[in-house]
Amino acid sequence: MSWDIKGDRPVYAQLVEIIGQMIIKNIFPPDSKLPSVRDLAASAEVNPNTMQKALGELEGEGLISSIRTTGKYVTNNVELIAAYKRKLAVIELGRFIRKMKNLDYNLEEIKDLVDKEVNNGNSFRN
Amino acid sequence: MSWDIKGDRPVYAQLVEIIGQMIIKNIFPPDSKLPSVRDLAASAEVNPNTMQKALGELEGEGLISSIRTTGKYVTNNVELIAAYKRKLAVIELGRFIRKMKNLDYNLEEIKDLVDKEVNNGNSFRN
DNA sequence: TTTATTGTATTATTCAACTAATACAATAAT
DNA sequence: ATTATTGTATTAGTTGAATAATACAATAAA
Repeated sequence: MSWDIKGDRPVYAQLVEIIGQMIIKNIFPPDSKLPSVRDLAASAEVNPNTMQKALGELEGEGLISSIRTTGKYVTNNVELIAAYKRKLAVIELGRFIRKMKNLDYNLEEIKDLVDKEVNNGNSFRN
Repeated sequence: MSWDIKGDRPVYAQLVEIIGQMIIKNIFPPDSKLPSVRDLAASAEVNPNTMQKALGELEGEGLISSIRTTGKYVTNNVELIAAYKRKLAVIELGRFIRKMKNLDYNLEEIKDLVDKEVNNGNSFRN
């Protein structure tokens, strides 16, 4: 996982997304200690305040907790992490279907497009 | 089709999307004359410059052409419109799959989620 | 006890992008 | 010829995010 910050959206929002994915993928496992805000900021090459803002949002979701002078920790509540993953997936799926309907595709056509992508798609991996 | 402008993305970008959809859906049919920039702007309740910027982008795509002092017209090239629709669909599909993979879903799981949504989904319409 | 490291808070500044107001240009309509 | 309507251009203002600098607070580590 690398910090691939684009210029098309707020940096802090992208950090929320990336770190959330890191937790979902167990790159930062449940109950583990995160690097310090300053270290994470240096690693991502962003201002510490920006990183702090992103981590604050994830704390608001309950995925992270802070212990002052000690550090920040990933929640040990694996079900909460799983629920977060599902929540994001539902949002993405809904957004995708809405966009496709706006492009005048019906549900059957959407399903066929996805099936086609999954079958003949250039996916050696997965 | 209504002008449902949100605050989360640039207004002009949303206008490009909406007007593009209107052309794809033949609300603005091929070869038809569009309302004036000022009328469209009033209808969408945006600044004329913002509407002008959006229409300029669609003109860059070739979907619209301008005749000075006369107005703007949808292209008569229906294949170009169809290609535009396909292009946007491919982008959306790619974006969706990428996001889902980032959330640690594999292609099979993605397909299953879409199928499930299409079958039992709350879609009386379509 | 002292020092270093942690999270947190505050304030100001910069910068880019979007929006807005207005003026200009060209020509169809009358 | 005049007027109204069209697209276009220019300039200014507004807004929000990101950065920056700094300070504070708490405690683990030495």
